[in-house]
Amino acid sequence: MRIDVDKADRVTLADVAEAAGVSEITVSRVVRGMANVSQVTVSKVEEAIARTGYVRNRLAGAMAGAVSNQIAVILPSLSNSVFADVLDGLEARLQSAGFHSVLGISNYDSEREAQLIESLLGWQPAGLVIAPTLLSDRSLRLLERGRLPVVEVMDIDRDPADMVVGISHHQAGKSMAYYLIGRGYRSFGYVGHDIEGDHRAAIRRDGFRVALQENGLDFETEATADAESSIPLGRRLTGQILSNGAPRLLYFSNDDMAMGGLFEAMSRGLHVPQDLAVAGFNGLQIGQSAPVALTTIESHRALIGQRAAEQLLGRFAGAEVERRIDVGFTLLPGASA
Amino acid sequence: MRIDVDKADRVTLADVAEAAGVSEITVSRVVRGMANVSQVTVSKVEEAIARTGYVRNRLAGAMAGAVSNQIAVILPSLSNSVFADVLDGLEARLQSAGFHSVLGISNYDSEREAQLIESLLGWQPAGLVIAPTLLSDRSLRLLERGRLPVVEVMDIDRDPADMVVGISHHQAGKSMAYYLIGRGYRSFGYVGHDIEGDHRAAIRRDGFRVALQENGLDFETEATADAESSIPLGRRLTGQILSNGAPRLLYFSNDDMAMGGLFEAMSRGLHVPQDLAVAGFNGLQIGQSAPVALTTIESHRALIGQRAAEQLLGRFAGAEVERRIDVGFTLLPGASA
DNA sequence: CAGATCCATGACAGCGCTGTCAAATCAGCT
DNA sequence: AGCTGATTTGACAGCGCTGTCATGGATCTG
Repeated sequence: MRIDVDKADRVTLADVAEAAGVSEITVSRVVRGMANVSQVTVSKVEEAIARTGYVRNRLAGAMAGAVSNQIAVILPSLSNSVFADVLDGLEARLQSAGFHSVLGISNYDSEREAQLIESLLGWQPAGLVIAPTLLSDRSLRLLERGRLPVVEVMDIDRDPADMVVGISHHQAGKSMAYYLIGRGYRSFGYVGHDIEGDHRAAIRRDGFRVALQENGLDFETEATADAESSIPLGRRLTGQILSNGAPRLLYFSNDDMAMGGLFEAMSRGLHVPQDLAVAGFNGLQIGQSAPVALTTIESHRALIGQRAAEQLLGRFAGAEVERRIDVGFTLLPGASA
Repeated sequence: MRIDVDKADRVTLADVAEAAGVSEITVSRVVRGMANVSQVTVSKVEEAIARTGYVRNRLAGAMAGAVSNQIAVILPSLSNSVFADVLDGLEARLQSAGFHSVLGISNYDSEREAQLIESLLGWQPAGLVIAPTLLSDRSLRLLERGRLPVVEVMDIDRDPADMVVGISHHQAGKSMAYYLIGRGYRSFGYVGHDIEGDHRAAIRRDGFRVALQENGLDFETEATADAESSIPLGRRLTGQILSNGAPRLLYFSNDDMAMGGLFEAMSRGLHVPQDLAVAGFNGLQIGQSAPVALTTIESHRALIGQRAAEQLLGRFAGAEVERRIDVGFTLLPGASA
């Protein structure tokens, strides 16, 4: 039954070839836009393609030896807009070069991540982009065996298996602390989300603390919760801290959390930054458009995606590319701290 | 050269079969978890797989007749968190059933959309999910010829080619208007983003207006811009309107725009909703956590993705599924209107 | 214990395409 | 005309896997 349907309906190269009165391989060349076909033949074939309604079968193409135009992409989450931004930048660049991404979401689970790598590798993609959660040994082995270009994205604080594009979250944490100390702040608290899953947030916090300690300071309070970052969580934890004599400034694990802090302060009639100063990380649009613009660090997420794509494209073109790309971050001095 | 590398490195079913002392097809059965293999053989094969480091080649598998586990997904944009949410819900459900999505971003461009459909169809996916921009005739023809389950998502105001999951944006617009009229508002303005690209926003506005007209009312002012929706754009347009005697309530094309309105009002020291009332659409977290919670409509985006996935899975299982699924929306009465 | 039934395993062909190499055609020149 | 080199076209094999059908052995039945 199934076979019948397929046979009857699926238009193959052979069908087009017959319709155009040429050989299969010639049709294949036309379809792939190769140069060594005469104009006359090209138009004959194109006409036949239109007439038969042929749709190229990349499965067979990729199998027969031509490389795939699929790129495997593994991200920890999509509900966090940060990764959506990376994906956006990546897609834009890949798509214009004729590639597609095949997506996997690891949910910050390193076991799941390994499964995804294996499963996606099974499609013989041309490359892999991953925002690693933890990269188990099994994952690393898969990547090495894969013999395909791999770009790790987000943080460059570790050594990559192949290539890496991102920023140093340690430096980002430190920079923010230096800036705030320079502004005269001496009393700090930290508000964070699930540090287990989001190791990059942990690195920022540690960097921030290192800078504080260089100046004989430390966090006076810390409020964290074992949950994904969100505005409500930011509000809740801030409320918690405010109930028992808050520090002068709160450093948040990211902008979502910081917006929660900002909102909580507003709701309580506190003035930001006079009564409570607030700093975040990511440079989300929302923070920059708030009535009190958020002091934060722009992490250039779309650019990271774009650069990751370019690394891959460079490799495909046979170019020698850098192993480590630091896209840098930008401190955005807002009115909140 | 390339061939050599491949030959040397790529582990195939045949290699595993030899290592395990069984036939290829038996290994294939083990890999696919089929029941009709003895326990003894299974362990022998599994051991051989581990030893050789075999990674399944789905390309060849899909080609040989087994169905693909790839689902093509086409969305207009990812920078708009709405579609990221849909994708998130979709992925979650698909992934747990062993499917992957292959992504395409149309940028609200109907020509690009058609190209993407063709290109993605070339991978012989098991199904297609699309948040249509406009679906040109060419696109529709491709979908029909595809003979694969297709789910259109987001709005159910049109007739689907195959299946559709979403809500009625016309009803959403109307419902909000009824609610606000019921609350006593009689003076309305509209603030919107690019209506050309985002036809769903246009449908909501029209629905809203229909309800107004039923009550002998209409928008007193409209401010729109030919740009993607964003918080800054919402602020800017709101500012524009406020400069020349604003209406009592502003209906925004979505929550991003509405947040911009909220922020602009706050910045100007206006009280919401006393001085200016604000209503949006989507039910984004940000709006619900704001100091003045946004009156809006929750559009259950993740649920739409999830249901779309379930439609596909149902079809694959051979079940008879509904052609049209209305996931419904929820009016969230906030403090902003 | 013969015959029927079931289970585990294997042989074989072929999915639709492209890389490789060879053949045919054409143009340009002496 | 006869030759060379470039251009255009084609034949063929094979990518790695799975559907189909066949086989051999174990188990069951009366």
